[in-house]
Amino acid sequence: MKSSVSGCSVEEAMRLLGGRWRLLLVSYLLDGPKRFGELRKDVPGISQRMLTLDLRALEDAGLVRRTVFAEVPVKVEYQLTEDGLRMEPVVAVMKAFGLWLKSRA
Amino acid sequence: MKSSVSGCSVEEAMRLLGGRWRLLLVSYLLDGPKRFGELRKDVPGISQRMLTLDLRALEDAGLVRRTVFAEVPVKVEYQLTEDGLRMEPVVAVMKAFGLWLKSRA
DNA sequence: CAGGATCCGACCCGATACTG
DNA sequence: CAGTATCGGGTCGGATCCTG
Repeated sequence: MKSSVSGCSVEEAMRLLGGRWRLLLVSYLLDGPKRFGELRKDVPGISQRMLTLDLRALEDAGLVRRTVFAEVPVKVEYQLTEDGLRMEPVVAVMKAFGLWLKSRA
Repeated sequence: MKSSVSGCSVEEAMRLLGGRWRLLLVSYLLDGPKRFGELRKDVPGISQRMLTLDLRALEDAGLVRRTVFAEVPVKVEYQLTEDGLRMEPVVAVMKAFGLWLKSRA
């Protein structure tokens, strides 16, 4: 066999990124810092609830940094951390696979 | 901006591979054809129900081929199709990310 | 051996209403 | 603007029992 018990780490990764929106969110954040409302507009179909929850989860995992600007009205920016940038290959490969999926009959 | 509407394909991919077990299953199938019971033993914690459902989903997507041997008792083998092999980079990158996740404090 | 059928709890996710 | 609170439906996923 080539690798047997190796699959466990896949499960760990999917537990964090396996949701419907998280990786998609990350793909947008790769373009640079984004405001909450900006993500809401850009990500088609996401509810404001899920946006909050998923951003929070990524923040708790140390992959996204949340910056609050004490202005009126409030402005909040989300950006990938150094660690968060490590998801770039994941997004790239998933994007490629998704494109291929759609290109099939 | 570098890429704006590109994220849609990520959602497509996650809709297919986003479950808890699917990508993990694929990672085992990359080693070669596996029998049902073999996967059940190898994949720690999966129920026979989810194993069936997820294999069926991958089969319906044309990524896994199911072969029934008319023996007694029955023997069923699952293997990745040509198309299914396209998930190899996805598994690889997700495995790497998962390992890195676990290696952090 | 490889599943199908059924039941049931947990969680994902969306819609809506309200707030600092 | 950027959330929080609450409700409810749908899906995910496990346990158990049954079958070709």
